[in-house]
Amino acid sequence: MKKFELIYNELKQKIANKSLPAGSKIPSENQLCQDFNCSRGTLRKALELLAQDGLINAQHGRGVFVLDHEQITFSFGSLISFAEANQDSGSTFTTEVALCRNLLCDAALASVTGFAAETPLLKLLRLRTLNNEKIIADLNYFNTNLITGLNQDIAQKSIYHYIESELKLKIGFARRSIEVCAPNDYDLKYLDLSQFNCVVVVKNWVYLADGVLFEYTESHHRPDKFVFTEFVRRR
Amino acid sequence: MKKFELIYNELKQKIANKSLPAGSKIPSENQLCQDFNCSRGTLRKALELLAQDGLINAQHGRGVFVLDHEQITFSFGSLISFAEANQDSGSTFTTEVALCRNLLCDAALASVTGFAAETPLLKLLRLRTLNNEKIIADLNYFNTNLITGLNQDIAQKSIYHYIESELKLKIGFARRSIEVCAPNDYDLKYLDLSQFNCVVVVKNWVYLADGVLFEYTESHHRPDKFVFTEFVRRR
DNA sequence: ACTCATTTGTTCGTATGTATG
DNA sequence: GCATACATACGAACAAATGAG
Repeated sequence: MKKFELIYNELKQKIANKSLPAGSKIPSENQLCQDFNCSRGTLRKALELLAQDGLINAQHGRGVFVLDHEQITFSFGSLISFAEANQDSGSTFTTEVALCRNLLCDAALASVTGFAAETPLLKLLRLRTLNNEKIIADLNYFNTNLITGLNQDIAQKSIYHYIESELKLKIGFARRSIEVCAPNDYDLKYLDLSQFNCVVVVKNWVYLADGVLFEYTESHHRPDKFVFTEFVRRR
Repeated sequence: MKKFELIYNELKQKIANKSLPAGSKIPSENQLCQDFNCSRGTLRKALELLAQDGLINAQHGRGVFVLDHEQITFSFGSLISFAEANQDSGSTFTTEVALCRNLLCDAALASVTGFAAETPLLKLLRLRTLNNEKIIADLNYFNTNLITGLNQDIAQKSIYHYIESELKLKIGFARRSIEVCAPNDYDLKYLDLSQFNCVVVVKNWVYLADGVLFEYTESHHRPDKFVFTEFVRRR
């Protein structure tokens, strides 16, 4: 692991276990440089990451202060998978693969997903259950030229872990949109919508580090179970 | 303006006017350092900002490439005000101030807004109209100990511009949440909801650079007119 | 009002590591 | 193997904001 990542993780943990409590001032940059035996540039890179996470706030001439981060609960603000997002929250989600089949991208699908026509794709429908209610339906399309060897077993667990650890591919970035739509046939068939007549649709276009689109996903959420939170800085 | 900001703005403009077109490789860091007469650290700081914006993607050993950014339309991914967000999009929004009055924060309001009880607040309700339809209701609470001199005239224009340019205060960061709720009394009274029985609620807690909360806002959007888009990087 | 030490912010230069072709 | 290009790390200097004296 890189040095700045080590420092970042160490400070992050100290904030999490409150040995650096919210509201407190952390040691000065020069002090931390000594503690971690690093240059100021390296330390500041770690602090930058913590600031982006909303964990600390630097004040010119005063010092760096720990923010109260308890308020951010289930953050979608970074690019993480469903499995990753839930492994540390105490909630007990389960995943069921309702559909898993190969197909070729046609013109209609191309305009929705952004894949070129004729691209071989794996189509997945996965249902997420919380407290015996199916509240999320994830519809994924993966480019199987890039993501090879995907199967139902992997889909049950974490596809992102498979892509990075098994295939050794680097995930780069994603574009995302959030909107509210009428339920489609899948939603009506599979989700426990009860009285709700709309769903929150989160669309994701995910690219490898070399800029190639490898995944298009639509997550359909029951509106009462959807909260998106994020932290943003003024520039 | 700082040197890295100048470089950032210049490159951003070249991408916007397509003298650096999507898909193209931009000059190497060393070349750009010569062009801008700056160090590599300074140049990389500018490139970092462009990368966060989703405008470029760096590939180790290959170069830096311009991404296709047309796909991000109405981004709320950064911390900007309604007026700022709309000044460059061609749409013709109008703002109407429906309510503007001073009050003291009571216990109930304190738990919602995060302000301490007894804090003097200005409560604002502003309606945003697009094509003769009222589709957004913004309910703001400003701490008037910090944001002094606010009035209906300023609320009609841009409060953020007033805070930064007139009061010379520095806005630091915000926490935000997005969820779907049943319409409240204001929504039913003021918005053109037609057949919709829900609204998208965006809550914002906004802090000055010194970490003090100065604004709590709820934006209520008609669901069919709400799209939130953002760009995220894998870390 | 002024000085001064402290602390963060910006910029430069240099060296080395690592991925690509 | 080699040149190119981005990534990481170190050190140094000065600027700018803050707060204490």
